[in-house]
This record gives sequence, C-alpha cells and structure tokens, in this order.
Amino acid sequence: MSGQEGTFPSPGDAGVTTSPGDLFDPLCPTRLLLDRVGSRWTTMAVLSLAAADGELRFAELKRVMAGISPKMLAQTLKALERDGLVARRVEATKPPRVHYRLTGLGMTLVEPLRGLREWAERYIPVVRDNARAFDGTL
Amino acid sequence: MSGQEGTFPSPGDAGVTTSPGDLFDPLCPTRLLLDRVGSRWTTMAVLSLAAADGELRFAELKRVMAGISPKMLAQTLKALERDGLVARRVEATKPPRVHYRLTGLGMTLVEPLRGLREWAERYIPVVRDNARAFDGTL
DNA sequence: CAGAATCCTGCGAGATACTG
DNA sequence: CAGTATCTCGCAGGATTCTG
Repeated sequence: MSGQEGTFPSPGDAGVTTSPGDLFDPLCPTRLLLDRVGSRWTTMAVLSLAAADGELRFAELKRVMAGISPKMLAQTLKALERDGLVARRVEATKPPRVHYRLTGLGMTLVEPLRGLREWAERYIPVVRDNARAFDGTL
Repeated sequence: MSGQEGTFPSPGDAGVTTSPGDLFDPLCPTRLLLDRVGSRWTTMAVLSLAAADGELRFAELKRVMAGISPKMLAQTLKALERDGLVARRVEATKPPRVHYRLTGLGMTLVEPLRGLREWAERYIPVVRDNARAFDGTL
C-alpha cells in the first residue's frame, strides 16, 4: 500500500479506445469502470464519502449505507482502496478505529457521478411514467 | 413482472431525503438509474445508438455490440423502450425490419454517460496501475 | 469495533434451438 | 430477420458467526 495516493496521471495522455463496441472488450476503460461503479454499493460508498467531505469510519459508513452487510461493506471498501479511489487510515487504539476517505483520484469521480445523479433526479420520474404507461398498454 | 416493491424491510424512517444513503431506497432515482444503466449492455446499447446518430436494426446492433446474445439484446432493448429511452419502428416487409433509435429522452442520457466515459478513459489506466501495485504489495 | 470465514440462494446472463 | 423459449451455471450478495 505504498503511495497510490499521489499517483496522478499526466492529464494529457489520451484514451485507449473510442468506439462504444469495445465495451465488450475486457480491457475497455468504460467497461472496467462499469464493472466497478455499476454496483450500487460502490457508487453509494463514493457518494457517501463525498457527502461527508472528510473521513468516515467503518461503522459510520455502515450506518449511512443503510442495509449493507459488513461483508459487502468490507468488500466494497477493499475494492475501492485497491483501485486507489479510497484511502484507509488505521488508528491503532485498543478498539481499533479505521477511517476512510476519498483520495484525490476518488474525488475526480464524484463529478461524473453527480452528472448521472442529476440526470436521474430530473428524468427518472419521466422514465417511471413511461414504464407504467408501457405496462398499461401491454 | 410488474412491481417488485416490498422486497425490503423498509426501516421506520420514511424520508424524502436526497442524501446518497437513499440509494438503498428502491424509489431513489439514482438507484433506479443504476438498476438500468449499471448494466454493460444497456449502456452499450445507448452509446451505440448515440454513435450511430440515427437508426440501427436489430442485426446491426447485434453486430456492433459484439458478443451479445439475441436474448440479452432483445431484453435490453425492450427495457429501454419501456423506459422511453429508445424508440422502436417496425417496417412491415416480408422479412420484417425493425429499427431502433434514441428518443429525445434517451439522448439526454448520453451526456452524463459521456462524462463517465471520459473519466474512464482518462483515469482507468491509473486505476489499473493502482490495483496492480496494490496486489503486488499484498 | 473492524473485519474474516463460512454457508446458502436467487437470478443475471450465456448458449442453444425454435418460430412467424 | 427478429425475436421467443428453455436450460444451465456462476457468482453476486445476504445472513450469520467468530476473532484480534
């Protein structure tokens, strides 16, 4: 767990692929992203940490992300840490306290996510109406 | 296959909150969005249709979305049509031709998606490096 | 408190074959 | 060509229990 923290890219280096069909390719960036962010828990964890605007402990996250099992939380956090999106800080007290926060990299993900979320809040009601209408006329 | 509500032991708090924690709530817009767009195929379909900038036929989509089974394609398209994101046009020829295109609503989704995609193309390499480094120092 | 280990289950999703 | 119908299997993900 060395410094995957400050490991920022040269913003200049470009994408690998640009055609959408490559989503099928396991190496396609967008596919890789979806493999991670496609999960509810991952997204929720990032959004929760972003909302906290600082650190949250395991139990706090567990409370905020109502309904998540400790297993899934640990798993989700580990994946995020592995990817360098979340940083883990252990306080070596007798009952250990572990704090999680978004890394700089993790924070860059918040904006695109917010875009999705804004879309959802604006249009999902329409989508629900569509779906109901569609079902009604079946 | 109509309503899938009630699967959750909704906790006592009946909140109309907008905090990210609501992703747990089956009614949360963002959750609903993730349930749809979280899937690779759905995203790929929208992106493919957006890239085509017009209509695509079933077989064309099948070709573009390499590797998808007819079942998954039909399923994905039906869901998108149900949500009003994609429009279906049937040409009643002897071998029927069916065309799909994004609706106006569907097009509004492209931008947020593009945001995600740009993030992916810029940062996924970093993420991969982080993951490899993380695994290496395990 | 933070997590690891274990068991169990539903259904997401692929492959295949068939029909209008 | 544009789908539907079936079967199967993997594994995500929930509940539960245990430990440092």
